[in-house]
Amino acid sequence: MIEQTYRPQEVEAKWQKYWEEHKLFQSQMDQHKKKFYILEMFPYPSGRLHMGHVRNYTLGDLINRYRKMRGYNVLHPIGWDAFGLPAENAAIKNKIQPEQWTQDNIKHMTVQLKKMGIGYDWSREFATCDPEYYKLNQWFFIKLLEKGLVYRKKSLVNFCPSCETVLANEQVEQGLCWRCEAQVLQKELEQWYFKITAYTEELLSGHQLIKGGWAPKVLAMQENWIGKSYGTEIDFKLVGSDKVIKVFTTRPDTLCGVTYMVLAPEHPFVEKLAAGTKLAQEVREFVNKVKKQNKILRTSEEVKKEGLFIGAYCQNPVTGDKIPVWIANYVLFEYGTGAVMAVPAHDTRDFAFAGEYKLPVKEVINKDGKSTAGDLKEAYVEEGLMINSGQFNGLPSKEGVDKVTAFLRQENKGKKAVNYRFRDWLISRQRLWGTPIPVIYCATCGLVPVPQQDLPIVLPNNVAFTGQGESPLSHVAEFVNTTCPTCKGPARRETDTMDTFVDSSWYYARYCDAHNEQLPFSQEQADYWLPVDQYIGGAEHACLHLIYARFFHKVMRDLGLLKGDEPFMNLLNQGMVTLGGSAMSKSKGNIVDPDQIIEKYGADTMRLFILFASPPEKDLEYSGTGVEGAWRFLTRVWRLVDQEMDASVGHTDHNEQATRDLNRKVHATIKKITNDLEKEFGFNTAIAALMELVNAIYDAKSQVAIADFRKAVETVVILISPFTPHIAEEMWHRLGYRESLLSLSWPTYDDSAMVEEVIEIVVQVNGKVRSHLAVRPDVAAEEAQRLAAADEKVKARISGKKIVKVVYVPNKLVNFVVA
RNA sequence: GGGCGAGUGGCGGAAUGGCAUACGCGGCAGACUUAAAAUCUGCUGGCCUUAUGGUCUUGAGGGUUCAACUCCCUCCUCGCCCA
Repeated sequence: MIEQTYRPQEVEAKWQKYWEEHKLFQSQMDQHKKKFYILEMFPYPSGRLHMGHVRNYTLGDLINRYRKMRGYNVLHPIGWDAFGLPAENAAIKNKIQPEQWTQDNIKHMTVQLKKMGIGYDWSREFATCDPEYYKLNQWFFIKLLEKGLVYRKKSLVNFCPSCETVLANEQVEQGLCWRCEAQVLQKELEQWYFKITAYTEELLSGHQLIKGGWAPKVLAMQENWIGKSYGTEIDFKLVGSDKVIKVFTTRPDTLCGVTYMVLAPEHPFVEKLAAGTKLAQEVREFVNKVKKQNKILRTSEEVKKEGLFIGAYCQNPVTGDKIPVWIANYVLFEYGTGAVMAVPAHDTRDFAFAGEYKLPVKEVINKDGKSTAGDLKEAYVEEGLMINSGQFNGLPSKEGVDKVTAFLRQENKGKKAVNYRFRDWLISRQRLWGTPIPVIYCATCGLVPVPQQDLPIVLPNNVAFTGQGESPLSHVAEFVNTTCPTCKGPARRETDTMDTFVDSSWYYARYCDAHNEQLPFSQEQADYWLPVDQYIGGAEHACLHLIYARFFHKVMRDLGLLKGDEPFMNLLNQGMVTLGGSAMSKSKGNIVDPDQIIEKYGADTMRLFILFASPPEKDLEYSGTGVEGAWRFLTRVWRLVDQEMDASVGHTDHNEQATRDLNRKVHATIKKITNDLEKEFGFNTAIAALMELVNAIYDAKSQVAIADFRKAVETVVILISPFTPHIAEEMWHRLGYRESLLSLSWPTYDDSAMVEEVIEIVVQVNGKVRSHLAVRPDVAAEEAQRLAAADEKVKARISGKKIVKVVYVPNKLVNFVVA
């Protein structure tokens, strides 16, 4: 008996080497072949792969190999999102340069990825910390500066005291830093911005182009984030001044109910209005206090509102009433115009604030349109009829919105307006390990962009890290001191670096032409490979990377670098890998190390487990017994091949029926798996179908001829190959074939081979299953009904009763409806 | 408060409006073995019952339909996003 134990370590090393030597995953542009670009979000080289990476890359490789077998020219690249703060922290902690730390990690993780057998085109690999790459970030920065899409502005910005740097709005979650979860503070600083808001409308309308391929959830997140709202902009003239306070509101119908005005403490008017008054000191102290508060808490309905009258008044543009101007913590400068017309009768937060400070409440909308004397217990926020609103009395509030706006328009005191929550992208960071911003400050010439031929501005080596203070680069004299490109006089370099999300905003396009020395990529390559056909990564990037990359794609289009409006046509958001119901994390101590699984069972088992345990979008609970199950299945398939090699086993009592049944199952399985891989991401069900086929082969083994058995086993080996490629290649080899499975075409199925000789029809009485009939396919309706009615079990249920109706679904069921 | 998604055996999960619980895990029983592991075979939603059969069951309650996990309405719970 020829038997050979399945030794995954040997098998996997052998085939990984084979794929690499034969360059099976290196892609070349070929205009005669249809391309398919599959991409997983590239990793940050943190040191080790975790199960989240494993899931991400396993999904990508499955699609990669499947598409290859479908005849596509597949691009499946990999690289490193290599700039970022952990490298600096490691530098401070371990006295190792960020560069060294990063390269060491990349080396280690490369080995891990290769051990997983992921088929990447390594010839296109790059790290974003390579000067060849970040030179192009600088190239883009200058291009954007020329186009007016980069600007410098002093304003209140988010500052993470723990990371010691400013953050973009997208990087503040619930008032905390997205990376370290420290409380984010507000600081007034001059910073660099990308004018992403120039593309706001296109970012919204672009959803029409991708909505079939992206989860509705992610699109909704982006829409929420952009926060477009239609409303009215209203001017409130300040009493004793020409100045007006501009307010954005979605409820102009409540305008006559305004009893006070609230400015955000950060509003530029505040200081001016209070200056010189006896309130000045008090106002300044209040503003400083609020600036330290957490933005989410400040605006939350549960938290106590704090405010202060600043001694000024403005005028209601409709009633002419004199309205006191306050400042309060619940108004944010970033939202709308940073000023709110307070209508306590019809807004929950205004109502709470008015109660707190004994401000008047004026009801201007209610259900029946009649004035009420009673005190309101809570704000009435619904629609209704307008009251106490002069000429607008009696109007439904919904109509009032337009009528009041039209009136303001006519009076030149307001207009229809659209407001967005979305703000420009703050891209400067006071950190070392990022792309230096290519700008020079000259006492004579002012701000001078670095000429393209002088790029890259390279990061200096051996920078001292203290972890304190401003940009580490500002302490490096050789870096800072330079000459002005224009006047050749002494000048200083910008010492801030770019947000690392700039790096990841266009890396997918760089892969098309990864080693182009002049340009980010050639148009020819980009036109062939882009857009990405399938992108895979976590949904947590919805309002970060995914929105930035969509912006950048449109910018690259407008720079004439590529065609097309969207970078990622289809997006698969894989779920988390959990243990004990929560995400794996060091702090929770619930980490599973992929290396250990590979060591014990091999990469194929790990991949199979990951793909089988849960559909890709859902969270996946790690299970040791689940891994055992995957292993058991693979050894079961392995033994089938072993038995095929051994002519002495079984195959004695050939049975035609069993042969036809097995053949039918083979074709049905090809069809099922092809549909699962093609139509949706039904990877777990595809594996279930494979398991059914393997079970069927075991059952039929002793009843079918060797040739039929072999045919079935070979089909299993081919079908399983995108899931567990190493063992598949080895089995294929053992079956006597000498070419790689990757050069094979995906099997086709024959519908005629699937035709059943006998089918089962369900017989129901009043919708409940009572019996089954075995009949020929496409049996006549009358005959099916006759047979069904003659069935003993059915007869007992329908005899003596009146048959109201008979429903017949061909080849499926008969339902007798009896009274 | 608004938006989106989810809720199915002991567990992970499967089901174009047509046999709910495929496939796997776990469990039980048996075979092989000196024994164990591995492997193989059978059973495995609840309740009543003799293996037959009956009956109930997809978060809860209504509705549409000959027929609802699936479509519609109300509600509950959980997750995420925006407030």
